[in-house]
Formats: sequence, C-alpha cells, structure tokens
Amino acid sequence: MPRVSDAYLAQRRLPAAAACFARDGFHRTSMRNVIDEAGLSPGAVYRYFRGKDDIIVAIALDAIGAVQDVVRESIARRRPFPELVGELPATIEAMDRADSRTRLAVQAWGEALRDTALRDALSAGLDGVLDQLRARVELGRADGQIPERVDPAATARVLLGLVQGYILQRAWDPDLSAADYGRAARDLVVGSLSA
Amino acid sequence: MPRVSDAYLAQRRLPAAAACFARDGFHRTSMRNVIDEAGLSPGAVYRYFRGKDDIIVAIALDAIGAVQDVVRESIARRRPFPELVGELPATIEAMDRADSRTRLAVQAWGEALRDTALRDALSAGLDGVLDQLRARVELGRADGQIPERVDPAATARVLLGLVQGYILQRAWDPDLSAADYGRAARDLVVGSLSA
Amino acid sequence: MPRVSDAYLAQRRLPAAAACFARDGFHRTSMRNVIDEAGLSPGAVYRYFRGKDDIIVAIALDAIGAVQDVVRESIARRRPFPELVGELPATIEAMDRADSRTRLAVQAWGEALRDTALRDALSAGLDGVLDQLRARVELGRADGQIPERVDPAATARVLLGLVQGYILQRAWDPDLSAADYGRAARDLVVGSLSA
Amino acid sequence: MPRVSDAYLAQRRLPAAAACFARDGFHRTSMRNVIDEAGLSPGAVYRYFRGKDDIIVAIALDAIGAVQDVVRESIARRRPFPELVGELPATIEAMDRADSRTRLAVQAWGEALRDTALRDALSAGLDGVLDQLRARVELGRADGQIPERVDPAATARVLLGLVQGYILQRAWDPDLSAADYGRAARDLVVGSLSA
DNA sequence: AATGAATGAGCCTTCATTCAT
DNA sequence: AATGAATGAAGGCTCATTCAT
Repeated sequence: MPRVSDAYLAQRRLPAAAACFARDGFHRTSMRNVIDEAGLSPGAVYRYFRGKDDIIVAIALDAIGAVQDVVRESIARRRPFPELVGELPATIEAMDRADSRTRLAVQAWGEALRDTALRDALSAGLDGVLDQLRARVELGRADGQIPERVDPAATARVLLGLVQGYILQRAWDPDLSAADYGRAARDLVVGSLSA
Repeated sequence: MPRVSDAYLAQRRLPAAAACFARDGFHRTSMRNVIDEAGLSPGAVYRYFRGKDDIIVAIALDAIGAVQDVVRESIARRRPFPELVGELPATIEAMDRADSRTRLAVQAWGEALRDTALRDALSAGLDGVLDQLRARVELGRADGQIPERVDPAATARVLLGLVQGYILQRAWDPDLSAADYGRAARDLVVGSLSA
Repeated sequence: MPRVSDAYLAQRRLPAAAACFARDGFHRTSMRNVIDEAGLSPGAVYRYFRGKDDIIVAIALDAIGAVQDVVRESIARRRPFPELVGELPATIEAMDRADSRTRLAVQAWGEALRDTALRDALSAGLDGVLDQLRARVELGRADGQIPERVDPAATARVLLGLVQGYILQRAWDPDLSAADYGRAARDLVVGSLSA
Repeated sequence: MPRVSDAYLAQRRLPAAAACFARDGFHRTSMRNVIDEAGLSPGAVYRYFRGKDDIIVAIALDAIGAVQDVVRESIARRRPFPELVGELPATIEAMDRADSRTRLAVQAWGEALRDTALRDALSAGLDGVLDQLRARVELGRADGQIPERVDPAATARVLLGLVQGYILQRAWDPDLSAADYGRAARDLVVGSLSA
C-alpha cells in the first residue's frame, strides 16, 4: 500500500530531470544524468516512467502547460486588451524565474514536430488559449472597440505569436526586459504605427 | 582544409541531410541516415564535416539564415510598415514551401540554447534584423508617423516576435493561412485595438 | 531453514512457475512472471527459494523425476520386455497430458549440461533407471530369452535412448502418436529387422 | 567491395561464439563473452548478425544440421540396416570430437520449443532424415527382409529416437562408449529380445 | 511472515567516428 | 580522394534480489 501516490512521486522526481533537460537539452542528457540528479537508481526511475521518451514528454507537457496556464490566467483576468498584451511578458518572466521553463518550452516546441502525443497535447492547449483570445476579440467587436473587419481567430493567433516570440527571445537572453517588450507590444497594438 | 570545390560539394550534399533532419529531428537522425540519403560513404562525409554536430550547426545556420534573409529582404523593400508586417508571413511561407526550413528553424532554436557557436550566429543574425527593424521605426519617428514615446529597439523585438510566432505555428500546422495571419498582424499594428 | 509447511507451500507454488517455464523457457521467464503467476510477492518467493536458479533446479528435477518415475514404474510392473518397450511411450504421454513436463524435461536436459547439481541429480536418477533395465536384461539372459552376447548395460542405455527420443519428439509435436511409436519400438525389438 | 563474403566471415566468426555457447549455454553467455572470444568489437558482430537471438539460431541450426548431415550420410551409404544402426553412434562421436556439437544440439532442442524459426528448420531437417529412414524400411519390406506389418514411418521415428538418445547421453558423458551403444543397438534391432 | 519499492550490476545494442586499403 | 569494415564508448533498460516497513 503506497503511502504516496505514484503520480506524486513522479512529480517529486520530475524537477531533477527537468533541471538536466533545461541545462543540457533532451537529447544531450543521458538517463544516467537524470538518475544521478534525481538521487535514484535506474530501476526506480523505470517504475514511474516507461522510458526516456516518456520522461521527455512529461516534462515537455509540464513546461508547455505552465506557459499556457500563465497565459490563460492573464486572459481570464479580463483587463483591457492593451493592458493584457502589455503584461503578458512580465507574467511569463515571473513564472520562468524559478525554474527555466521557457528553455524547456522552446525545446518542447521542436520535439512536438516529431512526437505525436506531444504535438496533440500542445495543439489542444493552444486551441484553448486561442479560443480565449478569440472570445476576447469578439467581445471587443461587440463593444464596438474593435472594428468589424478584424478577424478574431487570426488576431488570436497573432497575439499568441507575440507571446511565443517573447518566450523565444527570453530563452536565448534571460536579461531581456519583459517590461520593455510588454510596453512596446502594448503601444504597437494601440495603433502606434497607424498608417 | 576544405577547398572551394569542397565547399561546393558540401553545399550539394547538405539538402539530403537537411531533409533527414527536418523529417526526424537532429537527434533522431543517425549519421547512417544522412550518409545513405546523401548517397555517400561515411568517409566522404567526414571529409567535409568534422562530425555530426558540425552538420547540425551548418544546417541550423542555413535554416536560420534563410529565414533572416527573407525577413531582411522584405524590410529592405522599404514598403510602408503595415504592409511590411502584413506580407512577412507570406514571404516566409513562400520560402518554406520548397524545403521545410521552418521545421529546421524551430529545432535550431532549441539547439541554440546549448550550442555556443549556433547561438552566437543566431544572435548576430538576429541583431542584424533587429537593427534594420529599429532603423525602420526610427525613420517613422523622424517622419512623425510614429509617436516619439515608442521605443524603437523594443518595438523591433516585438515585430520580430510576431514573425517568430508565425514560423512556429506554421511549423506545427503547414496549412496555417499566411494571408490571414499577415492581415491580422497588419490590422493589429495599424491600431485596431486602439484604446 | 524451511519448515514442513514451507515445503508444502513451495510445492503448492511450483506449478505456477512450472507453467511459465514450460511456456516460455527457463531463461525467457522472468522472476516477475513467476511471481505474478504464483500470485505472490517477490519477498515471499525468496522465503522458499534461494533464487531463480534454485527454482529452475527444483522444477527441472521435478520434471526429470516425473519421467524417471514413470519409466521405473513401468519397468517394475515386470511385463515381458517387448511389452514394456511398447507401452513406455503411452505411459509418458499420459503423464505429459496434464502439465507439459516433457517440455520441461527437454529444457532440463540442456540445463544439466551446465548446472552441476542438476546434472548430478539427473545422473543419479538415470543410473537408477539404467540399473533396473540392466537387471531386466540380465534376467532375460538368465532365462535364456536373451543371448549371452548381449551387453546388459549398453542395452539398457539403448532402451533408455528409445524413451528419450520419444520424449523429444513428443515435446516438439504433441500430436505424435504414442501408440504408433510404441508399437514400432516393440516390433523393432522383437527382431523385425533380423538379418 | 568485400573480398570475402559476409557469409564466409560470419562462418569464420561463428566457432568462437559456438565455443562459448557450448561451454556456458545460450543464455548464460553474454554478448560480451562472444565478442571477446571472437576477438571482435561489438559493432563488428552486429554487422553480421541482427542480434543475439540471430546468433543463437545460426549456431543452433549449424549444430542441428551437422547432426542431421552425419545421419543422412550414414543412411545414404546404404549398408544393411543393422550395420547402419550400429555405426550411427560412432559417426556422431567422430563429428562431435572436434567441437562439442552434441552439447549445442541438446540446447538447440530446448530452444526449438520456443523459437519458431528454429523449430521449423529443425522439423524440416528431421523430416528429411525420417523420409530417408522410412524409404529404407520400405525397401526392406519390398525385399522381404522386413515383415509387412512394420510401420515404416513409425519405425523411422524410433530409429531416429535411438540416435537422439545417444546424442543426449553423450552430451552428458563424453566418455560414453559409442561402440558399445552401437553394438547394443544393432543387437537389439536384429532380434535379441525376440519373444 | 509478507510486502513491494528500491537497488544496481550488467545486459544488449547503437552509432559517431576512424583508418587501412 | 573515396570506401566501408571496424571500433568501442556509451546508451537505454531489465531484472534478480534485498530490506525497511
């Protein structure tokens, strides 16, 4: 009778692996590294995961999910659109400060090109975010704040892209200013370039 | 010390390797795959490349470079800013249709987190693009088209992010409409959300 | 130090392991398989057996012993020699129908090439059978039914070989007719080929 | 362009593996053992064999085939039946003296219970031997040397069993006298026990 | 007595790379 | 220059066994 659930244990052990993967990349990290870092034995790890790919998927999903959660929460806060856009980078930065989940997310994006399970989960999560964003744009159109000609679905994708771009640039350069990026995004979106 | 003809041959052989890497990922592609696909012998490949990592870097740089070139050319065409933003996705889509360079680029982004050479090259190229974009924004400010309060450097990053987001989303879903994304980006940028 | 009840338990649990071994072979059966099939925990199994090799030896000895018992009993029934030879296959077939001890025996034969304990036990049992057979031949010689020139010990070995051949062929093809084999053996032995 | 065929090389390398397997058994021999004994590197071995199971099958087939060849040749020599039966053990002994193919054969018999490829090959070879033996018995019946009531197919199986028994007993005890076994078999078959 | 999570040696295999030809 | 057989370190994983509970 296990006192702690397998899932809990798996969760407890994941951070060690995540740290390895964030540091060295999924494929330059050996199981030995993960195992040592976790302070476990090989056999113990394989009680909780079917194999390395399983661990990669679990960690990739965790990183992707964390990013998506942060974005979803920001959207749900229902602040005015420009403010939403302006604060997203800082929100992600806050999440990333503890672990290095943006590094993991960037790798996960590449992995999702090959791994079906990962891609499906990524897509599903993204669809959720896109739905929220689209609903938000549609709300703006109903309010008359956003012109009718604006395509809600495509605009949602663009806004998502804005966030993805920030994540990418932050992964390469952790010193990138979230505030500057956020402010510029906000300014852009409120019509700085108006023709 | 590779001669000119060597470089030429290397160029000729790269596409085969690139196809493998785009299809299966850098680390799930073995040298055997690359070698077979290129119709060469192991020894021949090692005349042109120091090793697998070298090939990965070469192909990653090629993919990143291609994207950056396309972006730079678009910028250099000096069309009005909204039009520039609106046409970038289609430009990238056109480039990607032949090979699958966006897939390679997304992987290269992850790889650049680990590989110093790759990261430096990526950064350098990105700095070039950012410079062009910033110059463009500064020009707009000088023209009075863009308000003084806009931060040219940060805005350049946001615009770059917009493009990166498109590349990412296209890599996952090649059916994504470049036209829709471009139009939405253009609309956004000309003040659709104006508070 | 196993008590009586332990031995009893061990006996009770063996059939489960034997079934695994007969099905998949000694070395393609993992302790996990045995343990699961027996409905026990690893710790419990190791209370009764020192390790996997112990179980293999126990099961191998059981299979070998069963065969030898059957043969010995047939011999002890003291029927005329040709009848003895003729009925041995059917006797073995009857024993094998329930479990698949001939499959286990065939594997045990191979194992006995390596395992000293197993080999010694096998040899001892075989010597018993050979002794009985030899005594039988000697009896026949005393009776005058068998010519003096016949070598009792070597003949015993040949008769044993006849049985071993049947076991082998039955293990590969459970549909092999014991009746046909037995009848042909009997016929052969009563001089069908007489020069 | 390989100067020597892969098959040849594979053959050259097999004896080393065969020696290991004969000594320690298929499953107590590690690839490391085989590789070291062959004086090769792991990679080299895997150029010629898909894996350990492939090697086991190859060696098992070789051992089984060698035994069957010897038996077939003896039969084909068309000596009188009793002489054939009498000389088979010595023929096998001669073959076995160099390598220890009877040890391998005994293990192969067990392996054939599980491995389909092996079992099929074994069966096919055995059918060939049985056919020859049956033809021989039928010839004897036509000659009038063998009574009509004798079942050729079943008798062939019994004669085969006689040989298998010898192989088994020799594998356990290499000092077993082939001459004694052969003579006893011959005597038995010419009607020593005639009721 | 029993459990089953944990251990860790060792397994089979791959694959980037080399080098004799 | 080119070949491809050979190398061997390292990889992911299994599984017989133990031991704290």
